[in-house]
Amino acid sequence: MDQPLPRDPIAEAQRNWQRRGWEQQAAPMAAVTAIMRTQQLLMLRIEGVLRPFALTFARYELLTLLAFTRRGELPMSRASSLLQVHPTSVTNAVDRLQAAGLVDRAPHPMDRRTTLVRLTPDGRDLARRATDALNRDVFSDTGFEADDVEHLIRILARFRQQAGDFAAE
Amino acid sequence: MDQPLPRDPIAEAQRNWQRRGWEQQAAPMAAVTAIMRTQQLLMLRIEGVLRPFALTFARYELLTLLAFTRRGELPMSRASSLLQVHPTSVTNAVDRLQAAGLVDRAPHPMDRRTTLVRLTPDGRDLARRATDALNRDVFSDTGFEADDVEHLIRILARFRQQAGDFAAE
DNA sequence: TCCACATGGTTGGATGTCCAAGTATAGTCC
DNA sequence: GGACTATACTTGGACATCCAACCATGTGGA
Repeated sequence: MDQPLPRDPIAEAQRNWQRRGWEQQAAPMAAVTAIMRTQQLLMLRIEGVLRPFALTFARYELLTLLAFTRRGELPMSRASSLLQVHPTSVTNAVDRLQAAGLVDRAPHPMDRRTTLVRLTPDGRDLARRATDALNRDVFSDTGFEADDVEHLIRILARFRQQAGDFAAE
Repeated sequence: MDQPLPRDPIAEAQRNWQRRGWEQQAAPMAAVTAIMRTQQLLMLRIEGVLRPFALTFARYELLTLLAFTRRGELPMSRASSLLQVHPTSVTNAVDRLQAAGLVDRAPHPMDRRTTLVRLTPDGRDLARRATDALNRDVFSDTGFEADDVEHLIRILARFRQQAGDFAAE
């Protein structure tokens, strides 16, 4: 799984698609498959950097989201919306972060249905250190050129917006 | 998890990064996060289309890979390389596809370590029908403009190549 | 006031992915 | 030929994600 292949398997698939007569769909199929693979490569790199902190990317994202709020706390449901993952994924992440002493749960003062996730001092500290590591070891040199980064941001924002992720400005 | 947010949470994160003084890393961070999210959105769409066929994307990919080989068969390890997933993921997928009667396992005639995965007639038929559905319901209108598709293919191919996915041509 | 419906969170189940470790078979080198 | 190393696959374990179902709490209308 680690040796480079002699040729790009996605380009190969694209040619196969064309040969079968799916000319219109060949390029979009290749683009979609490339996104899948790129996500996987990036995730592996990120998780590698986070491993020394005993964090996964999912838990890191939650921790960092909390660190950017005013009071270091957020309703579970709000975290779910902002991270755009299923509520059960948040429950799962919070369970583990709480077991590690990085966050705790508190009742919402107004709405008894709601649970607040709250950063602990340890959690805040770890969020900072993990972010420093990611900035240093991943985001300072992703492997994308500067122009590519701008293109990706634009193209993918348009896609996400059109897919209903967020309202048109 | 389904209501659109009022603003783009990734653009928000990018601004937060800049405000904290990580100007250099802000845009790459946003690009990486956008790839993660886009992958998730695409995956949800694809799995939605495949659900009626009782296929997941992982199993679909294996089935289709086999359908594009000359004899409809491949060593497990070769499938692992071409799909660029861990060997255990292939074992897992083959177990389930085999239980569904879509593939079977056969010993390799030369190398007794090797197991061949082989498409059954049912498997070949389902691969064809699932591909038609994906071409019709996903790849004919991904939500990317034609120019974007070309950009993505180029940018992501460069990234994957540089990450060691495949050799320089 | 009371019931229907919406919202917030959790539990249980299915899947997929990776890693570590173990077994079996091949290949290499002295 | 025999030992060492490499390759192929599987098993067991840790995580994450989603979905379906369930319980508790809020809200709004008759």
